[in-house]
Amino acid sequence: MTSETRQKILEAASNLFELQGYHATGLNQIVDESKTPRGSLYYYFPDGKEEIAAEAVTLRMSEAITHTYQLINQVDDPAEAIYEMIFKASQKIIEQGYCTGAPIAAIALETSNSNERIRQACAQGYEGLQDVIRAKLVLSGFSSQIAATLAATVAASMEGAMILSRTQQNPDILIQVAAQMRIMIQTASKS
Amino acid sequence: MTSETRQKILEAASNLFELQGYHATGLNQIVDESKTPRGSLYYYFPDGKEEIAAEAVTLRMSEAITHTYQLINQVDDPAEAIYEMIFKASQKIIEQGYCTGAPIAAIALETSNSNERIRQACAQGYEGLQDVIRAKLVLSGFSSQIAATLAATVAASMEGAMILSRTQQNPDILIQVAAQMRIMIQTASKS
DNA sequence: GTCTATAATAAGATAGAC
DNA sequence: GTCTATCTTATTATAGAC
Repeated sequence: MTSETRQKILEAASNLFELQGYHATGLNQIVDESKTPRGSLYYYFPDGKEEIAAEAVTLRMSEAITHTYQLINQVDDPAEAIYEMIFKASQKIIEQGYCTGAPIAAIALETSNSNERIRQACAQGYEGLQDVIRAKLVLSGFSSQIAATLAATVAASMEGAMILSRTQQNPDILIQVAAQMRIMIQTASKS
Repeated sequence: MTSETRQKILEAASNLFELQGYHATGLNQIVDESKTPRGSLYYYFPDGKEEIAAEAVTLRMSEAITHTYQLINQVDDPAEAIYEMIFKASQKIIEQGYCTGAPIAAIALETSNSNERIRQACAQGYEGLQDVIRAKLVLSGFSSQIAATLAATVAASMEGAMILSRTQQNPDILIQVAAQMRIMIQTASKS
């Protein structure tokens, strides 16, 4: 039942939402970009744009969570693993010419006061991402409470740094944050 | 030259941009909310919405910079000063019912690929905010380079935490980041 | 599953009067 | 400085054919 058309729509939509945000992205543009039949959009997504956005957010964040999980567990030392994760994000943003980064931040901010369904999809995505980081830290011997605080700081600083780097068209902040997160985790007490 | 009508438009616009973002905010809504004459909008802002947004961003960030400067220099110890700054932001977001926070983040993300003028206004605002934090750290004895890295991390983590707290309608991340930034600065080497 | 046509609405922007 | 009216062009969404 995993329709290919449906999947194409979600992928095109999530890319456009990352580049432009929610309200700037029209359904026509999603149809054009996805190269899917015009008549299929409301067939697969009866609730229209709202449903597409909620599903696109969920899809994008589940991909990000899987990717983060694999990346962060390639390296044993948590400080090094998190450093490399953020540093790689800085390299990706450079490659892409500073037009991407923080895939759901725009949509989260644009809809947090106007659309509960989309807001909740964003909130769940953010929570899942934090959980992966926290689990890595717990596995590395940090107490549950300290791991939670460190994970929150890593997730928040990475999200903020992506926005700042993208806006300033400069990877420096992301690179500085990567280095600082490494130091922070290295010097953190484990209990 | 400081027209009151002009000022009212900018204030209403910057509030709406914070709540809804750029593309969801219409010129009619700005006129209504600001309680200014309909015919004045294009008189004061010949370039229309783009000009309003660029000026609103500049206004909002210069206020934020002034506010941050005063707040951060009330307390001598930099770790404590930054802790209180972020903690106060968490209290404000609670008071406001999680509908505000990160005043220009949405507009920055929505326009970073489509409007150079607005993007630059956002970039300058973010830079000014970092400068205030960096200056405080330099004054506290940190080397220029370490102060820059710490300031970048504080600015990024605060921005990210505001977005996450707002999206999750929960102040925890902001409070955890406040606590962690305090530890980070306390334990940072000064050179 | 997919099509076209269109409804219904709202957007940003401009012209010309006063 | 401010007004109204209007142009142009989007938008989301639906109806009905195939």
